[in-house]
Parts: sequence; C-alpha cells; structure tokens
Amino acid sequence: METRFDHKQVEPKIYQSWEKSGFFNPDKLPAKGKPFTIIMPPPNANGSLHIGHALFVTLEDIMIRFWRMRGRKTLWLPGADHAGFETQVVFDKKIEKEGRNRFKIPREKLWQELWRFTQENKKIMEGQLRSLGASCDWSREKFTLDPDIIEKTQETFIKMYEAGLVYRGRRLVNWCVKHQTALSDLEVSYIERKDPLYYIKYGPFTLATVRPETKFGDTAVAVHPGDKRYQKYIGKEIEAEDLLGPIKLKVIADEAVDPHFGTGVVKVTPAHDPTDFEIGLRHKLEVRQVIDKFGRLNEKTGRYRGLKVAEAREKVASDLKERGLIKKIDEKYVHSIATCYKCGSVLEPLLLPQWFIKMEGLAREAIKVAESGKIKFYPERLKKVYLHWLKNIRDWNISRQIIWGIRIPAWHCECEPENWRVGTKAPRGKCPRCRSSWTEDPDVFDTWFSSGQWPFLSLGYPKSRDYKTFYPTDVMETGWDILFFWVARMIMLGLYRTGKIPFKVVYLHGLVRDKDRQKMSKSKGNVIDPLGVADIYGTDAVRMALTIGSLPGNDPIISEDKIRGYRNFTTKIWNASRFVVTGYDAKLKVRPRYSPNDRRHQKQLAEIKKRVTKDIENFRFHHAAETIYHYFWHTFADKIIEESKSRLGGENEADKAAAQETLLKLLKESLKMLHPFMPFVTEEIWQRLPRSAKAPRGKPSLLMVEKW
RNA sequence: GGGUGAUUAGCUCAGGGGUAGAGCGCUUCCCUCACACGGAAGAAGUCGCAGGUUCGAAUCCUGCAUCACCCACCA
Repeated sequence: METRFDHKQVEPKIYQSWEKSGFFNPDKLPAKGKPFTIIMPPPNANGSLHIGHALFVTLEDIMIRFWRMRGRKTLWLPGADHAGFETQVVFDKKIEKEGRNRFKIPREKLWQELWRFTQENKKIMEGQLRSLGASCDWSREKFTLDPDIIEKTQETFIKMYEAGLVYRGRRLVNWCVKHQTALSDLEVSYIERKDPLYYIKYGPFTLATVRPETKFGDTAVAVHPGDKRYQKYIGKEIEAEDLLGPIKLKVIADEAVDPHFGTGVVKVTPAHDPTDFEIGLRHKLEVRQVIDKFGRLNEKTGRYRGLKVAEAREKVASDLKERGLIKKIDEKYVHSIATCYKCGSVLEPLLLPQWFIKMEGLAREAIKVAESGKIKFYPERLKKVYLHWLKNIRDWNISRQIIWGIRIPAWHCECEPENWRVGTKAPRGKCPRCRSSWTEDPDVFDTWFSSGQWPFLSLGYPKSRDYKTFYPTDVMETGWDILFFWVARMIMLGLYRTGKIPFKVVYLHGLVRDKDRQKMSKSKGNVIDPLGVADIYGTDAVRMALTIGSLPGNDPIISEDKIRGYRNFTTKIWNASRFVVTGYDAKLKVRPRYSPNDRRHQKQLAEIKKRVTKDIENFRFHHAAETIYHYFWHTFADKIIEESKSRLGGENEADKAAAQETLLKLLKESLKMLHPFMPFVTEEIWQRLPRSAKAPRGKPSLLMVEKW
C-alpha cells in the first residue's frame, strides 16, 4: 500500500467502479429484501452545488448505503429541478449583466435560452453529485420538465379543477414590481421597518395611516362597531376637503378595526390593502385601483400620476401638510411590511385574477397522517410547526407571470377575459359569442405545484412498475426551511393524487452556517464550496464533518478547521489499515490460538456495531459517526494495534496468527461501519485487503455491497 | 400578538436523575520500526438565573433572563 492516501486520484476511480458495477440500480442488486427508497430533492439546475447540497447528499447516501449493505432493495432516485421562479431570477441577473432585459425577449427565444442554461447546469451538477459520492441510480434520473412530468402535472390541475378544488380568484395578490409576477403567501418575506405614521384629517375625523398615497383609492372610512366615540357617524356619509377636491366617504363599522390603534378610525382602500379588501367584500365597497403593476400611481390620481409609490407618499404628505390636513406625524412607528423574498422590494397588493387552490380539504388529510403517526417527523418538534401551518392554511395562488415553468392548461376568449376553459388543448372552434379563437393562459404554475407531486411523478405514476414497487417511499430528507413550501405540499398532493402518503418519514436537516453562525450566502462571501474543500481534504472528510454536529432540525456549523480534523481521521484510517494489511502474513498456516483479549475485542466491536446500527436506524447519524470515529481511533488504533505489536513480532506462531486474524476481522468490520459515512477511503482499503479475506472465491467484491 | 429552539471547557458542539464529555485550541515531553494530518501526559467548566420534585438535578417541573428563528391581514 502507498504510504499516503491520494484522494484526488482514488475518488474518481472508485466512483467509476461503483457505477460500473450497476449496483446503484436496485434491479441489479441480488437483494431480496423489501425496497428502501429515497427520492432525492432535485437540486436547482441554475448554479453549482453548495455546502447545503453536500449535506443532503451525505445524509441520504448514509441511509442508502447502510440499507443497501443490510440487503434492502435500495433505490435513490436522482433528479434536477428547473426551479421556475428561482431560475428565472438567476437568469434575469445574468442577462441583465449582458445589458439585456427579459421583458424584451420573445417567449419562445427566452424559453430556449433558459432550457440551454439549465441543461448546462444540470450536467455540471451531475458531475458534482458523483464527486460527492452519491450512490444514486442514474438510469432513473428525472428532470422536472420531462414530458411525462409536465403532462401529469397539468392533469392534476385539470382534475382538481373538475373537482372544484381549483378556482379563478379575484383577490389581492402579492405583486413584485421588479419581477412582474405574483407570489404565494409563503414567498412573502416580512421585515420590520420604521415609517412615519401620518394623522390625517378626513372631515370630522382624524385617522392614522402610513400610506397616504393610497388615499385616492379610499372608498370608505371604518370604525369599530362598538366604539362609542363614533356611533353617530356609522352609516352616514362624511365630506372632506382633499387634494383633488372635495370627497364623500361612507362610514362603516367593521370588527377588523382596532379601536385602540391610532384614533380608532381607518381609511379603507380595498384595492391596495389586504385587510381593507376583506372589509370591502363585507360591505360591498367599490374597489378603486390607483397603483399599477409597475408601482406607479395611475390616471385616477390626477397630478400624481406616474409617480412611484415612495415618491408619491412624500409628495402627498407634503401637500397635505401644506393644506393643514396633517394633524401630527409619529416618526417612530415600527411595523412590518411585505417584501419579495428574492429581491427585497416592497410588494404591492394588487387586484389580479389568478388560479387558486382550495387548501382546507387537502390540509385536513395531511393533518391526519401526521397526527396519526403514519408519517413520522425528525425532529419531532417540527411536526407541531407543520400542523400549525396546515391548521391555519390559506388558499394557494399557483399562477406565476413568468415563462419558465409548466404552462397552466387554461384558455380564454377575447370577449370575456374571465371566460375560461380548462384543458391541455384549446377548445374546438371559436368562442360562440365573439367568434374569436381561444387564447392560452400565459402564466405558468408555481414550481412547488409540480414539485409537490415529485415523489409519485418521478416514479412514473400511475402505471409503472417502479411506482408500484417503490411508492410510498421511505424517507424524505430535506431542509427544514422548505417544510411548508415542499414537504407539506408533497403530502397534500400525494394524498390527493395517489391516495397514499408519499413517504413514511420526514427527516429535516438544518441550514449550514459558518463559524459565526451566519447563513452562507454569496453576497456575504462566506460560502464554503463543498467541491473546493473536498478537493483539498477529500470528500470523505467533508462528509464526516457534515455528519458530525448535524442533528435533525439543527443548523450545523462548519469550518475548514473541522474538515481538516476529519481529513486527519482519513489519514488515520489509511495508516492503521496499512499497518494491518502490510503486516499480514498470508503464509502463516498455523491455526490461530485466540486469547481472552481477542475475544473481548470481538465482543466489544459487536457491541459498537449494535449501537451504530441502532443509531442509523433511528436517524441519529451524528451519533453513529462519532461512535465509530472514537472506536476506530482511540480503541482500535491506539490500544488494540499497539497491543498487537509485540505479538506480531513474537515467536509464538499460533498467537501471532490470532493477533493478525483479530486485527483483520476488526478492521473489516470497522471499514463496513465507516463505509456509509466515508465511502471512498474505506472502499479503496477494502480492495487492498489480503486476498483470501476479501474474495474467498476470487470474485471481485465491493465493500459497497458487503453484508452489514 | 402567538410559537419553537438554544444557553455545558477559550471556540464549535454531543450527552442526559447518581462523582462532567468530544473535536479544535492550549501546556509539557517524544520525528519509537502504521501514522507529526502522529503518540504520551496534562491544565481547563459551581452544565444561563431563581425556585420546586427527589435520598440525589447539569439532566425532570415552574418562572425569569438573554440570543436566534418561525408564524400572524399592527391601518
């Protein structure tokens, strides 16, 4: 054996030998055990893998390798995600740098560019997954825009539409002015901000608002029904002087008004505030839109037309002040405002018709399977978070005004924009009324609508053999940050479409942080590139560093020091093994005479193995890894090998044989236990074990498929 | 406004009713025939605070503090 373990040279070679063996594919395994399946969370095909991907690869590969060695028919199905909006954003930035603008590129051309872009990234990503050691079945790899995925996704939508679960909603949506698309409630990021709170005079009232610029859209003034101060006004109309002349507003009473806030009076702007919109519905108020899709005031605002919201706010406030219509300004008012989770710009609530999914019934089923324990959560506390969200769920806006995604299969005619026909093909003929032909909805689905169907769609639902064999899957391993986005939707849509749970266990890992607990992000410049560090210290070291100190739901902290520490462990494994292997005397034919100590070592190892096995079965990977780490270094290497030295050099051949056989046995078992965590170095050593030990009948054998 | 988690050695974290654990760092000695990416020895913590349960609590319970995060239509 070489004196040093050269990971750069060994890793690609080892991966190739695994891949060539075909054992990533469960059909090629001799295993007769029941299936064990993990559907890989498909990484976004819009960039390189980051350390978070390395974490999921490590954890999933540990499970996959472990269960494969235990004889289960093991499938890990890889994939890549077109990642609709996310990719659109990344791509927008890229072409912006080239001085181009997506809104000026024809749909067809833009689509082709995005397609090429994602295909290139996908290819890079596949190579990266390989170098991380992912033992997934590449023959089954899926892309989220594969034709069958598109077809079935649209089918689900149509089915839901026909069942009355999908409707065209006229309500306020979260509109991102920069990205020119609506977002779901989950994609809204609330931030605290200090804004002036203006106390404005409205005829007999003074009322508080942070958005004076929306006053042109006011269609009522509201008070709390029980507020004694304002009883006499309820139901009446008030007249007020205003910037564009006198106005008349109805005074209404609504429970949504907090009598203790401000003066207890609010202006109601149904078109531009979610609460006001609800109030408007209850009181049948006019919805007067005064802000457009670009965040500018429109023609209903007279001389303010064309101003951006922020500019208009200042202008309106100063004009009001000039006319003595502002009573006071509270400069210290802190409130939270809705922003786009991607670009941080303030979202404009806009009234736009979009496709919504009714969530209540779907959620009810998803609650049941968690409460009954049919689906288990690791860590369990996140089940509470999951349940809380589902119990307060709101309808889901699935329309996105981008082009990168799966087209919503719906058609409308010219005469009535809201006269919809749902179906993958345009309705036959022309609209009977206006004689115009049908226009396809330009919108695409929220990516999570299709991702939410990934477990069964990627397995070829409903007819394939794979679906019948591997569904429901065993474990869904992903980050806790997408518990609502993805996990909850997979459970709801899986139950809806297949009638079965999509997986039995949800394991949620944390977000990788740097040593200052900061989230890693490109803008902070604290990103650890997993492939970069793997190149320096070896993939096994990176995997080990990610495993230890990463327990479910907790954010692991990773630093280069830590990785270096496990590189040292890799070296330790190599050297200890080298001692055992090169010192092994195959010509020694004496029957070994085992000492009580030898037996004690064997027993101890069996005990360790039991604990490690149990830990892995219970998703305590960090603990399993630590146990085996500690055993190998401080028991096997420091004690047992040291003890054996005198025996190996001694005259007593039977004792010498016992010593070397014991070492070899302990080493073999240790390598097996280490393999799921550190597959490369263990496999490489396995291939160099004394011949008789590793392949009794001369057959080539891979540690990857050894019996655990 | 609700909710969750964290608080253990200088740092990062395990552990968990019965005389405190690991890695990194630090100190001393050792390039001993697997390994200096190493070995041996060692210093280091009243386990956030205050109560309670218990023969016994860092570990269970209650309250508090600080930090972090999640959820929520605060005009």
